[in-house]
Amino acid sequence: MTPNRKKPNINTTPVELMPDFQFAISVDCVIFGYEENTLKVLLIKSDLPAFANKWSLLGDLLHPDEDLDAASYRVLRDRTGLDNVFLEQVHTFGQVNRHPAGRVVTTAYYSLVNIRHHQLSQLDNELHWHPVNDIHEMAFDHKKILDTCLKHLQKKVQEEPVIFNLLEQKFSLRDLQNLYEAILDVKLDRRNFRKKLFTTDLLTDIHEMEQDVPHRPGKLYTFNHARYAKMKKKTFVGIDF
Amino acid sequence: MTPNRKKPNINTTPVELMPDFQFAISVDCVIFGYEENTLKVLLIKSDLPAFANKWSLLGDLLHPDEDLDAASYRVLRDRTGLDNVFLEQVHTFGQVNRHPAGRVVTTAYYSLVNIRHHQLSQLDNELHWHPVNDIHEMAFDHKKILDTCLKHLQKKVQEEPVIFNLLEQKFSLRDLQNLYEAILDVKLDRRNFRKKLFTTDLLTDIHEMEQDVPHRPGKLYTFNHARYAKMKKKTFVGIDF
DNA sequence: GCAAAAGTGTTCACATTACACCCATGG
DNA sequence: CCATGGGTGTAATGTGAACACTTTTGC
Repeated sequence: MTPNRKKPNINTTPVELMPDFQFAISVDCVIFGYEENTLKVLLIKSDLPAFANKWSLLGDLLHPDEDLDAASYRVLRDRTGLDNVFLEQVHTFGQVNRHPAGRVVTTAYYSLVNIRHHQLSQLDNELHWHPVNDIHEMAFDHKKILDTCLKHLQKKVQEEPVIFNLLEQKFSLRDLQNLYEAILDVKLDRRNFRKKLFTTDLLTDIHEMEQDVPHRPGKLYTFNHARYAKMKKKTFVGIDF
Repeated sequence: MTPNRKKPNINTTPVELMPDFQFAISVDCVIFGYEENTLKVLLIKSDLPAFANKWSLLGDLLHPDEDLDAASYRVLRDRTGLDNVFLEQVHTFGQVNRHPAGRVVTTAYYSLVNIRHHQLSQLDNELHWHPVNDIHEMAFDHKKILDTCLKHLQKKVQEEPVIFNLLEQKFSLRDLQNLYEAILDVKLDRRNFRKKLFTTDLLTDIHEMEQDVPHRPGKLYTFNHARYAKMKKKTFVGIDF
């Protein structure tokens, strides 16, 4: 293979070399939620003939005058009515034949939402929350996208306290531990978990207790955003297991 | 904001809704090399009028029948003559006005190569290896892309032994430590560094010594690919500092 | 009073850090 | 013989993992 500086280069060639082929760019959102001690993902039934009855992620084509990140926020907002939620880009999937409608390169994002905060579930029969562990087959390459985003989430929750986006504002330590266990698919020691979480100093004891539980009620906490913002400036905050 | 399931959705709408607007997709490669105790990156002078005399990454438009990953391998191969090198996708940049030629969404990859293994430097005046720390301004949004890839590399070298891609096949522990220090921008204790590297069991003592050094010569090692492959199957291999 | 989960400390093994002296080579 | 970096070990500290009993509530 002979190197050759005359090879085409998007960064050094003039405008007229823009392609004559029709590419499409889309975003797909892996929207995670947490309910009944189970990590779930919001899916829609595909009505493309090639994928009849398969579930797919929520996505849409990028608009001509829209930033890529903005497109993913738009999809999320249009589908869940939620705004100001955690959303992060993960990976771009560009296999030639991944979409039957033509050449569509898609950028995958994942989002962490509180299931109770969106009003959608009853309004839309085509949208469903699926337990992540029950999903084995999906339309397009969406299973691969989901797996990639889940792995990313597992890494992320051990590096930064993004996990609180999935919980109610007030939560018990048991809630929090269950959620870590659901995401990481591990069992954690209760005493060590509590110790570790308290040493991060990210929980505020609001001096309230669980209500209507058939056992000794636990204390409720909130996530201390302000303290986290302060800590983040100085150094990174890891929550490793 | 009212949720609405009739919003356009690339995964559920028929073929005829493909866009009528001309998007372009490109890949940009951040090619890292290591030379003279310095982490470097391979850049080319942009000849777009908007970016006269600014340096840019190596990139090209995605071809219609080409996977996204394949495009980045092609760019790398065409530019350096190198094949079978480490290359990984990092992030996709899709700001509306990031490219003056039109709407170009670009996916950034980074690559780790051995500078001495490519024959290019003398052949092509427009390509240069730049010390990463000396780069303050670049064409397009390439400084941001470079920064993103550098951060990714810093994380990656502490999680997996990819760093050996930057070194000669035979190297001294000092070489290896210098490289970690250059990438992470830290100073490491020599004794602790050696201990840690030996406990990973990834170095093979080839019973050779440095030549022509003006001090006591150090032992040379190679990276034990076979052992790493075996370890990787069982568990992840971290090299944290 | 029984079931179910909350709350709480200590010990041990291991990993990380800090730190100083002699050795081999080239000039 | 001098300058330069190679090579080596130990003690202190911090971190992660394992582990059991008492308390509070609803029923």
